[in-house]
Amino acid sequence: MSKQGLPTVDACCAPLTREPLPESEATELAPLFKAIADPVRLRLLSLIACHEGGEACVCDLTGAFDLTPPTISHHLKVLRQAGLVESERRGTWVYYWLNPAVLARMSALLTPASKAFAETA
Amino acid sequence: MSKQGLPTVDACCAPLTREPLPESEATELAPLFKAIADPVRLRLLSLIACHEGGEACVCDLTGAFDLTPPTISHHLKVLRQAGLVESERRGTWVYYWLNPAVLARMSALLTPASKAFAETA
DNA sequence: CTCTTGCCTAGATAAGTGTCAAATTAGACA
DNA sequence: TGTCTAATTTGACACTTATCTAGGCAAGAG
Repeated sequence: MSKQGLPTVDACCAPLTREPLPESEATELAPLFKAIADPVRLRLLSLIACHEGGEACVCDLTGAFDLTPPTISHHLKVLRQAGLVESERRGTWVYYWLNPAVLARMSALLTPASKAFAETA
Repeated sequence: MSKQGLPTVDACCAPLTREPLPESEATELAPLFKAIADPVRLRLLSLIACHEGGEACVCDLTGAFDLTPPTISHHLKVLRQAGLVESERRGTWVYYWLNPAVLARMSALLTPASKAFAETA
């Protein structure tokens, strides 16, 4: 269940500010940011990452929100389909963990050019 | 026109993977990612950043898309309201430039913890 | 087998989003 | 003043999304 067409992470990591982003790459990257463009999903990612062993089962996550289990399940599915997390069933529980390479790619894309960054920081 | 309640960039930069993201911070950060969660807006950001002098007028941008000027204007407004870009009118033209501090904050948030990152990279 | 628990899927609904055409504002210039 | 160009605002539309309730499947306990 943890495998369902993860996006390829081949085109890699030239910051936005270095050269104009090609349309194809923008089309590929936008869904990644859309996946984390929600407070619940941002917190889910963080909760999973910070949980013991770098993974968490759904029952570890639902308690942190005022939302029904199906809604949490929905958000986890969005994260999984974007390739940001992977999951596996172990007995009764389903565990989720981060795919750090995808996060790294997103982070690198947003790295401001050193020149522009120096102007304000 | 370039000033309309830019979000405060006070809470800063602890990566998602370091400690559980507080709800308040998630609520503040999600709109930033939502603003760039669109292929057109990603390319707009990149085009602005890479343009001569780090700024571009709207007429420099519209040609890169198969979209009408009002649509480009709409996307620029979304970026401006999120605080990712600022703008100023100079005579006939309106110029846009990046706010690199906001981009830096977003990038830092997504920086994978070194341990988790080493496992895959 | 039956019951319970953990998680997911399906369907419905209200709210949000991307796009365009039409109308509007702002500045430059004759 | 009048007209042209640049950019935005408004209003409408189709499409997407976040959430819930109801129901279903899988695994373990009895």
